[in-house]
Amino acid sequence: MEKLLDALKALSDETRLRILNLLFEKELCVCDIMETLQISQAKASRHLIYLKNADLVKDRKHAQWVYYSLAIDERIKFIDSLVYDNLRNLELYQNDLQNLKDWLKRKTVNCD
Amino acid sequence: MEKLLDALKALSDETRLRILNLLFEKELCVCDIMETLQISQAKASRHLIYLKNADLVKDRKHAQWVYYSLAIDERIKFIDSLVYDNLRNLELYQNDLQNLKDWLKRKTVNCD
DNA sequence: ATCTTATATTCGTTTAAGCGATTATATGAG
DNA sequence: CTCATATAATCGCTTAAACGAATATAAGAT
Repeated sequence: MEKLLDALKALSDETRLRILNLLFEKELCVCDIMETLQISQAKASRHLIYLKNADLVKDRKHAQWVYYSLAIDERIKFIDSLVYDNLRNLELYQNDLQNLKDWLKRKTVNCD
Repeated sequence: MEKLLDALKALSDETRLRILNLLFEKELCVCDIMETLQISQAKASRHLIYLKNADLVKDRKHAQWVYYSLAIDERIKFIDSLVYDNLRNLELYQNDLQNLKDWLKRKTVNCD
């Protein structure tokens, strides 16, 4: 499975780790990710597509939105450990989760 | 810990994965690795230094040889899982382990 | 049809990193 | 000291990939 190396390459960038960390919480659309991480739309989109090409996430289109969610199969074990045992000990990724919560709350108030 | 990202970058190259796989067996010198993986001396050395800078391996000098061994601390959980649950299911890495065995046998006969 | 919003793509630039080939350094042997 | 061996470092080249900025596409809304 050549895909293992692709997965590892996808994991070797901080922005993509931050995105994965968020997607371990729930399915999100591109704009949730740009808002939460405070990155440009192009950057969010590009990294999501990179993760998709590595088979780590899948997408689902609904109206004008594209929702991304995890698509981790037998590689789940080590990536799970990476996320829960390593990433989530780090302040950056903890803050990102808090920012996600805040954003989703604001978003609901504003839009629904 | 910024080192987590360095570790992940170190894991995103096939040659370095093959080297790590070998080092999970035992401490090895540079020439063991070049012989086992059939790669150039410069290539083996460069990648070992990359792994060392990422704190995944440590070295120990003895006479004209440099021995490399694992130096994986709290990151061990996910890297362990990566190696044992993923890498070692792949033919390439299984073959490398067999080649290591064969090389170490030949080496003993020739040199000691 | 027009306008807005969400997402993807392209362009041009910059940087990291891989490679083979070669050279430098250091240790030990004779 | 000289030579051989083990390892590291350097050079020049090539490729992957990250970035911001700008543009394209596609779906709704009016």
